[in-house]
Amino acid sequence: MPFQYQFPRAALTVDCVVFGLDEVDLKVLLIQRDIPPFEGRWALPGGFVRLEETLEEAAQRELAEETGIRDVFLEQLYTFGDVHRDPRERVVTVAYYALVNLQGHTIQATTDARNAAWFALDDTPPLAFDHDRILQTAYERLKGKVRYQPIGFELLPDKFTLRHLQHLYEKVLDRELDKRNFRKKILGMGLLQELDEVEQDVAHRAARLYRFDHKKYERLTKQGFNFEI
Amino acid sequence: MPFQYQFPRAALTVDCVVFGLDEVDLKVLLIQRDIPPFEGRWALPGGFVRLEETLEEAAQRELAEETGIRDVFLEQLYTFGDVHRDPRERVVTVAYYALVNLQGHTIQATTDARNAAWFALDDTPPLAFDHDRILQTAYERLKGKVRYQPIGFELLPDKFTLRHLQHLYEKVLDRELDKRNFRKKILGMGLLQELDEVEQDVAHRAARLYRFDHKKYERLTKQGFNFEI
DNA sequence: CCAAAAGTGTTTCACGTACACCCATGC
DNA sequence: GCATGGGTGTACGTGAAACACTTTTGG
Repeated sequence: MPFQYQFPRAALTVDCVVFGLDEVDLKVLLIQRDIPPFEGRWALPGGFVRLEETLEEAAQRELAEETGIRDVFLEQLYTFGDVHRDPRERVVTVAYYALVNLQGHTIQATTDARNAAWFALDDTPPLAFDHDRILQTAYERLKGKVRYQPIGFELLPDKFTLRHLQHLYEKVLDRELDKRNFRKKILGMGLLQELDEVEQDVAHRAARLYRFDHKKYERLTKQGFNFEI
Repeated sequence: MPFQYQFPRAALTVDCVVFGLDEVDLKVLLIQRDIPPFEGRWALPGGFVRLEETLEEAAQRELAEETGIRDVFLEQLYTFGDVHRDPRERVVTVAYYALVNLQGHTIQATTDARNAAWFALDDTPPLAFDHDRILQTAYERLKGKVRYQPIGFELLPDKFTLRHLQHLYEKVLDRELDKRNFRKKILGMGLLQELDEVEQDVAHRAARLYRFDHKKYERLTKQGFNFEI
């Protein structure tokens, strides 16, 4: 036990709520724990923070180690510090949420995890620790934030159709949107580059592909523009 | 050094950004440090988290110990974990922001603090650690949140005039508001109880006093109502 | 030719915004 | 009676919301 301190210290961890979107649902990435406590239970990917890395670096590292996912949109969510949230000892966890394009990432279970899999948000198993609460908090944050910041694009591939985009907002906000009004509004912002391409391999008329114009968004934001759906 | 662990651990602290409003300005409460590092520098009140208390309890306790302020609106802001934010060793801090009614609280410096004082937001001295950044983050959060949640009332006494309320929003949002439109909007929400009282000791026509109706707000919120200024 | 989804405009209504004057009170 | 702030209504324009049909394409 080589590390000694004058006062007792809580352990510090990070946990990640990774959201992904497919044709059907908004999904969350969970791992099945391979070690106690809660051995065999599903949980959020995460682990201990090292002294030489920032919190965000720890989150990215744990995500890569436990699920194979790297270089994703990641934002701090909230820090959970209830005294008995971990049965072993006092553990404070800084939770992050991530948004990934489900097509673009193949997941693979590795360190400390028996298994890793995507679950529909309304069909998750009971989670270890207070991870159900963290997941709930993350979904509320996503739902609130997606309307005022263009973070939803992180859930889509680089090129997408307006139907995909609308589908995204309908799944995240959990309500249906009017097609014409949606298109009018999103195109009216002028943040989508209309590409000279259409989707492939569909059994009906192919829709045009668009790309989110990050640079234009930066420029407009500096001039006081506010994104809103 | 009685506390030993298998792996090195960061120290964990809480820091509080306490906002208060007077007739002139939006202010923040700072303490002057009495001990190194940054001895003599102004800083946010805060301190180490104990193992038997939650993060919010730690924040309330440190606030009471260092400034005499207790029982205030307190909400978690963000967790700052840069590797070298504290020159001594790795310290991760969970920042909170608090809103208090300036008239209702007399401050008093105590433990670890040479002095405690209110500073206008645009006239703060250079702060210790990364506290300037924390303060900046807190102000941005307040500015964003005050429009969508009725947290501004925490900055006012229980009974207030519409002028006070408008003044609050003008200071927090840092822009002038139209008197008639403001009154129309805020009264239109039906969340203010009109009292049979007027302000006292003013050298002109006394304004009517109002009180925020928390219960009605709870009820309306459950029915999907969204506060917005 | 049939199925499936793409793409497209107009009307209505609510709300945000701009704007100026009289009134009550204390000194 | 004068200074100070309290209190009030309207007109205009923008933007949200509701709503249905034609076109394109693949099978």
